[in-house]
Amino acid sequence: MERAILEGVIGLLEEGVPLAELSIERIARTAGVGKATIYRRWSGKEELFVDVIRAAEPPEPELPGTSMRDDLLVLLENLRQRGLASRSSALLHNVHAQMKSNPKIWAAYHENVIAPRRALVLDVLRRGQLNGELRPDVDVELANDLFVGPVLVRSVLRPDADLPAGLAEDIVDTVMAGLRPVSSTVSQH
Amino acid sequence: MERAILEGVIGLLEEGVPLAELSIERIARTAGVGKATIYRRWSGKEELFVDVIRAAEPPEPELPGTSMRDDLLVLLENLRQRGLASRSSALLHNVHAQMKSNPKIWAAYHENVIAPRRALVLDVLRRGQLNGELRPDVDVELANDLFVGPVLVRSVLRPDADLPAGLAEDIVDTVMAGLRPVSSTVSQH
Amino acid sequence: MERAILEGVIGLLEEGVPLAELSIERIARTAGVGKATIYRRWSGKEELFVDVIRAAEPPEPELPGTSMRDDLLVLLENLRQRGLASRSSALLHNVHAQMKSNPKIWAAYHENVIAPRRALVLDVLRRGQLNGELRPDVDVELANDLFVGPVLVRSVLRPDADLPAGLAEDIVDTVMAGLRPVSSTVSQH
Amino acid sequence: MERAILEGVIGLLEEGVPLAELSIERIARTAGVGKATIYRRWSGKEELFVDVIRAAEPPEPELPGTSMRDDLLVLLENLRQRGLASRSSALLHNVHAQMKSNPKIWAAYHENVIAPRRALVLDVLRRGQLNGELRPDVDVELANDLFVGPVLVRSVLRPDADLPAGLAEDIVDTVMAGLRPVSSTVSQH
DNA sequence: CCCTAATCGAGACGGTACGTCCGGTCTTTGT
DNA sequence: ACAAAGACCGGACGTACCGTCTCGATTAGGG
Repeated sequence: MERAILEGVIGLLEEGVPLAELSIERIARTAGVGKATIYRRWSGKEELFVDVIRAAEPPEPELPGTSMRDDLLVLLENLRQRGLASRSSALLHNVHAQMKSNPKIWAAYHENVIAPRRALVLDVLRRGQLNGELRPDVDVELANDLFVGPVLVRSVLRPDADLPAGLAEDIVDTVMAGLRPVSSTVSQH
Repeated sequence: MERAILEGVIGLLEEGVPLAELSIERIARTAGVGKATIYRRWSGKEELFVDVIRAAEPPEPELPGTSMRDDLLVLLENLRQRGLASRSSALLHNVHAQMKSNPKIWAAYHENVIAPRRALVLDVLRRGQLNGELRPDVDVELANDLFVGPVLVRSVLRPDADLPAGLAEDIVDTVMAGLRPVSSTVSQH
Repeated sequence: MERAILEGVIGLLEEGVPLAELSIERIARTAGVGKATIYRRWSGKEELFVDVIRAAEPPEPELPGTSMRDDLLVLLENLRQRGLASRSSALLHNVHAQMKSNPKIWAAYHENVIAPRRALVLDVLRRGQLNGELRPDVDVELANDLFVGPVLVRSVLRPDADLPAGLAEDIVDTVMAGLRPVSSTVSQH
Repeated sequence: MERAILEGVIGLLEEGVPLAELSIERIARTAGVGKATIYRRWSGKEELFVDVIRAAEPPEPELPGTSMRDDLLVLLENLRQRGLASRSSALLHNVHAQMKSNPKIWAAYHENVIAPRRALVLDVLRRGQLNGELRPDVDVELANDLFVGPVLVRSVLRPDADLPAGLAEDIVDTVMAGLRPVSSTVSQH
């Protein structure tokens, strides 16, 4: 049942139906379902969208584990191509935007989708500190932003721009270079 | 007239009225204005919001011009405190999110608000290349993202988080350090 | 506007649509009108029905005025043929029944439709007392019930039964005979 | 089981719950019963109400049998006080009204409740013809209406009015007086 | 200084969607 | 085995807005 509804929504979005025209009534009609069946499971459009995004979210990439740099490259490349940053998921972009209007829903999305992804990066960074690739006095939270921010900023502010192929490598190498010097200005939190 | 309407909207948002409850009807009622008077000036809620944001947008900061680093610090600090990144403008955040649902409006906002700000940063970076603070073979577009991305990513993904005071300085110094080495991996686009 | 809605409802009833299927939504659809336009005028189905009945109500008959007996004959005959008692208005019958479920609406109907009709009969009776056709010590309220009750009881309890042609005359003459004797048992209120 | 459901409904009505709020769902909840259990026994709300009325109907009065007049007085007095005409059964009144919207149900109610009561009156009248209290050429159907109509008309059209104590006696005596004269206008149908 | 024209507020209009409730059917669960 | 519990589809409820529209009333400036 839930499956049918979620896939109905994804289907509509893929057909190019604008997000603004996705009423609960239309979703129910499309899925061949009563409105109550939807309201029984979700409190409204926004909550439903959290699950739609979750259902359409690409799987987390396999990490090579050979080095922090390699792991970061895979993660950022994945983000560039298929994550929030991807042009192919322009639809998810809008759902994403819509959700931000509702703090509660956004919190749920943050907890279920964004936070795990962030935790993954933090793990990679901490492993890098253990094996010497990253100085141990660097604030991993800040480092995370330094790596992820430049990729995301383009997709958020200029969603239709093309993200060049070498972007992830450029970012990783530049930021790692900036974080390596002994005379660093970045101190533990 | 326009003034009264825009200020009515800003007033409502400041009173804590959720963006989702801002109907044209309510806006008209608040401003003591007929609905037609609003539709005569804007084609709908989103177009109106572009002007609301423009009216509430903080002025561009005065640049010291003493060095690229100083200019960047002022710009990022301004972004951290008063721009999109500011918690104080949580309301603008939502308007922002809402607008992204409408590509046409988003484009207008991008052109009128985001692009000028971006151009400012690019100018600063190019001046930095002229006076030797930034290697001339660095892609200024990428550099822009490296500087701005880490500030914005927090405000976009975790709007309620506190942005620490030294953040701008940490970012500027780290990224500049990463971009300075002779053996750079960053090449002109 | 009101006209179109009321006539739409009457049309539907005449087409044989069961009263229970007369939803506000359907009425609006039929009249080519928004639901709000109906709710702007009536608070609900029942209030609307009061006006439907009023619009479909046959006009009050011309009274000959030649005598109380003649007037009563016309009134009762009219009641038998075209009023509540008429088989042809089976539809009104149901609307009538429906209204009784709502005391407020019933009161409105009573005030606007039933009471004037009753007042008419009471007037005729009082004129009869003035010209000697009816003893002046008779309670006109009771007399009214004695004349009207027998006609109505059939239409209320057995709405599909045929009311014989001479019914009104039989009733008027019998009751007048019962009310005339000197040794009457009917005293002023 | 049936007992519990019917008594649940009567209980609700006695608590003053308006008839319009008596949904099958609520009845089931009150009786602690599944909806299916109700639909297994009755085809809908209306059929159920027939049994509710039957269960709440007052017993037929004991007839003295001393004379037609005495019997009629008892019957009409009973009607005035406890039957359809009674204010105390305002609730039944509404159920009654509701049923009229459904011809099938109304027919069932007519057959089970109204017709027997009518037959009783007709019996009394025919016994009166045999013992000389009522002229044998009078149409008993009409006579029935002449006696019963005046009592019912008040309760149907003005359910909140007080029916005065002497009403039954006034009606019986007046109508009997009207029916007695040799020069009667009432002929066998 | 008046008179045409534009503009205003107010709010009715046909619609769409909201979130809730109920009608009847059908399925699951437990006793 | 049967009954309670309740999910299911469908659809009406009454409300809120949408964007269009028609009203008078109020300005405004150009003749």
